Amino acid sequence: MSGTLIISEKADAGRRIAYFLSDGKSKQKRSKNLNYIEFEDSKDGFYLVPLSGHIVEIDFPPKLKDWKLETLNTLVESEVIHNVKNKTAYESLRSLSENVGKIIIATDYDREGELIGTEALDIIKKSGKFRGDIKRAKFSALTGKEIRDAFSNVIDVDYNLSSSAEAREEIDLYWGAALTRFFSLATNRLGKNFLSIGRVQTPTLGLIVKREREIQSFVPEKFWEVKIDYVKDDIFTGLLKEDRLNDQSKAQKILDMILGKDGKVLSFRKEMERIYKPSPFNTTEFMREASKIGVMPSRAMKIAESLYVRGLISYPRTDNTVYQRSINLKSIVEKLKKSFLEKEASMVLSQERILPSRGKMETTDHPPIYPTEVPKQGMLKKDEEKVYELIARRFLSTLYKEGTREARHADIETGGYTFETSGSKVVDPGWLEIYPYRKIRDVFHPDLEVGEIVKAENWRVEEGETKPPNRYDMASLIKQMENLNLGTKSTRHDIIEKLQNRGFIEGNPVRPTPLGFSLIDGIMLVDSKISEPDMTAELENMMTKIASGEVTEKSVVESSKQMLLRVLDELEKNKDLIAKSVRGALETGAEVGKCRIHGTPIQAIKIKDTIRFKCDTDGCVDYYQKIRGLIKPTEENCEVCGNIIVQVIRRGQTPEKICINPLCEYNTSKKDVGICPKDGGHMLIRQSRYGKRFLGCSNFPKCTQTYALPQKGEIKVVGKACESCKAPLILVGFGENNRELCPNLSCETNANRKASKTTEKKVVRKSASKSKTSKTSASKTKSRKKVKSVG
DNA sequence: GCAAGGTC
Repeated sequence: MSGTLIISEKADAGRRIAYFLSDGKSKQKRSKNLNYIEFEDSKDGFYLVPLSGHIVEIDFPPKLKDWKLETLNTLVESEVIHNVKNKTAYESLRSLSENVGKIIIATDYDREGELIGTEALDIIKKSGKFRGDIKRAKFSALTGKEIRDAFSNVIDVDYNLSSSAEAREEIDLYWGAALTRFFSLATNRLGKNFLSIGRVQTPTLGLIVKREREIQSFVPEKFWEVKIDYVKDDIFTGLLKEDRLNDQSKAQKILDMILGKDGKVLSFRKEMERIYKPSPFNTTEFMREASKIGVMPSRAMKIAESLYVRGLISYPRTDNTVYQRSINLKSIVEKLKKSFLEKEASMVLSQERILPSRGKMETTDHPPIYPTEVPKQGMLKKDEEKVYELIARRFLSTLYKEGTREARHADIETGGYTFETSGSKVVDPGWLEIYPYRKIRDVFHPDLEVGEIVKAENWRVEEGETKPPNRYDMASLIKQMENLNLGTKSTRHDIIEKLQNRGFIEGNPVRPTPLGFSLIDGIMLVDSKISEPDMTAELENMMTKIASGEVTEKSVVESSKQMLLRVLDELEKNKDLIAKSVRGALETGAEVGKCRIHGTPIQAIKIKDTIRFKCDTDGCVDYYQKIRGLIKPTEENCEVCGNIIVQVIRRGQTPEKICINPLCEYNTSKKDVGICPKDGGHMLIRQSRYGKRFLGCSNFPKCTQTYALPQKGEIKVVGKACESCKAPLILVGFGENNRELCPNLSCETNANRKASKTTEKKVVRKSASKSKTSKTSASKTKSRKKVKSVG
């Protein structure tokens, strides 16, 4: 049998492939159940079936449709089934594959594309009527040259690559479905109120919750700045060249010294700076810029998709920020010349050479987003117009010239102190003229000469305050998700929309709702990676290994299921507690201190093994911590986050001080004593079920490395591993009186310990003076605070 | 009524 069947990922790509391979002589065939394109070359007939992404969807067998706690383990242990969701593609593949001797997979050249291709092959193989060659075409752009090259140099299908995508698919479903069902059932939130958990959505919610907690527990610090207005032609302002002052009286003293005195120029420099033009749009950058002009990511993507299917812009889902050489940029500018951007397009064309900017990311799947056609008058709605204009202006500005500005800086001495001044002026706006979404303000600064005396006025001290971190807005949240590799260019906006629709987050900038807060708190009550971005990072690692053939898909999915079963077991044990925590059960507790913002009492409410710390003012502090022990107030505030410090008293153990904020570094830095020698995780101080403290690996249940700890004395971090067995060393004792030891009881250093007690003491003294690890975390937090001047 | 990933 001759004849070839080509399979494309989407209609648009299919049309272009058929067009180029047939020199424009292809025919679209469509009937009730079939959809394909037919064409011929000199010797063969071709059929092309365009897909629409995945043809099948995985699901659980129908008998597991009901949500029940008792069947969760069965759910995890069962095999998934595949449901066809694109019936037309299914029928077209089965019927056309009967008549051909060769199949060429021409889906997008990436992991999901490979899986989509093998889904099609599975369908064909199951029909049992195809016995021929199967090949893969690899192209990086939908241009004539790329496509023809790809089809004359076909390669083999990469089954390892598609297996890696399949593992992702299954792991996401097992974890997502099992945990979603568990949390919904445990809290009795069913029907449309269900609580969803997922590898991407939950860590994203976690980011938002964490940020909100940082804001809640932020303690502003005052600082003072000394400023002078200098006058030459106009006013320009000098700032005291010294670290910002934390001491008002010192600022006042400096002010006394300079008051009424003019300035003398110590140095002056003037330089031209380039204003770099922006890089071509990828999906993330496009959504960020759109949200700055008031079109939120989901809406921006919907509009972009609609512009794309109408042929006005290129494919909107792309990571690429470099125009391929094959794109005829100039011809597009010429099209734009006949649009409302006539002036801007002419500016671009008037250049001797058009040199496009390049972004950091260069991928082969799709081009960056750019306009491909000019819309007819009245064709677009208002928002669509706005988005199209953004894309078109961005495109033109990447082809125009860079801007330049002149920057001036001076050091000016007044009353024995040096003040810094600076200003800048745009000399040539360049691309800024085409791209009005970016504005650069001029700041006046005159020309000066060294030794020149400048008149001064308005000597003053301005008070400022450190600011908490900003909430995420749509733009920065999408960017952060991209940084952490959470989701893909095509899914990030959907995930955010899900979190909104399910009532976990609200507003822009985004805040967690009480439900969002308590869901994350509930999840954190049990050790699992599900609320952390690490889960994705680990999955990515495993996928890479599957793709390279190092491990099998089956083994990865199997071990992930085993881990999930252990997590479910742990969840089951804590079911009531989680239910209460998530539902925000109201119980009365004991006051442990006063809120430093509202002055209202903060209560410690005991719910089984968990303590809820809640401020009486609603919407303020509300933390959950798993603590087995008694809570005593201390009247101290946390040196890191300013919240209340309480004492935990456990039977047989030295009391421990903790910050009521579970995420505070005050707690986490003390708990983390070093690196696990087994798998590189963190060895954390934990409490066993029987009330004993011990060291356990943060990767539990995957890693079961533990060490026993002495129950008496404070435990401090040494920051070094044992030379003999690599376990992290710890410092145990009371105050200054402590000793360094290896927690590994079977380590050879412990065998000698009793014998050489005297030498050991000497070692201890030295390391004790070095052990300031817990302090550094506090100062780190401070330096992270943003400084913003007032006025 | 579950996830995340394709695409429309």
